[in-house]
Amino acid sequence: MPTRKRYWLMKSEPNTYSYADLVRAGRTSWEGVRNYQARNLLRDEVKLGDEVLFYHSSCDPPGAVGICRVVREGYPDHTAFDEASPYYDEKSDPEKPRWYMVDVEPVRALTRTVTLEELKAQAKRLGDFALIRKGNRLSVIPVSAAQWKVILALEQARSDDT
DNA sequence: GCCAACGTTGGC
DNA sequence: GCCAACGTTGGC
Repeated sequence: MPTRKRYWLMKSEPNTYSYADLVRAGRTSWEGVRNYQARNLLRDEVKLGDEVLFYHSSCDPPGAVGICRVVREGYPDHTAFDEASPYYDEKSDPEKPRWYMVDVEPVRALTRTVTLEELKAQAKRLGDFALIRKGNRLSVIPVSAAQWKVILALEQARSDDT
C-alpha cells in the first residue's frame, strides 16, 4: 500500500528561480540544497506525488505563491560535481554523493501570495511550523495535512479578513 | 570534543 | 544594507 501523500514547503529566491520560472519550464530539478537537514528530507522523506508549497524568500513580500508536485524522488544533485555550477562542492563525490535533489512540476499558482506575515498571524492555528519558528533557515520544511488546509484556506480568505 | 571564527540565510 | 540566528570549519 502506498504511503499517504505528504506535504512540504520549499523556499526559493525569486531572483534566482521563481514559481513563474517553474511554470515556464514545466518541470525542474530542485538543485542547490546545501544543508544536511534539508538534504535528509529530500533524500529520504520527500516522495513521488507529494505536494509542495513554492515559497518565495528574500523578496517583498516573502510568502507562498504556488503549488507543485514531486515527479522524481531523491537522487544525487549533480550540480555539486560541476565546477562551473554555483552549487559546486568539491567534497561531493559522484561515487558517494553528499547532496540530493528531487524533481517537481507545477500544479497551480496560488490566487494570491499567502505572506509570511499572514502565516505568522495564524501561528496558533498552524501549531508548530518550522517556517515561522524564530531563526528558522531550513529550506525544505514538512507541512502537516492540517497546516496545508489552513494555508489554502488563507489563500481563499480576503487579506483584510483576519 | 570544545568552541571561536567565519560564512550564509533571510527577514526587515 | 544590516544583523540575528544558525551551521560549518578547523585549531587545539
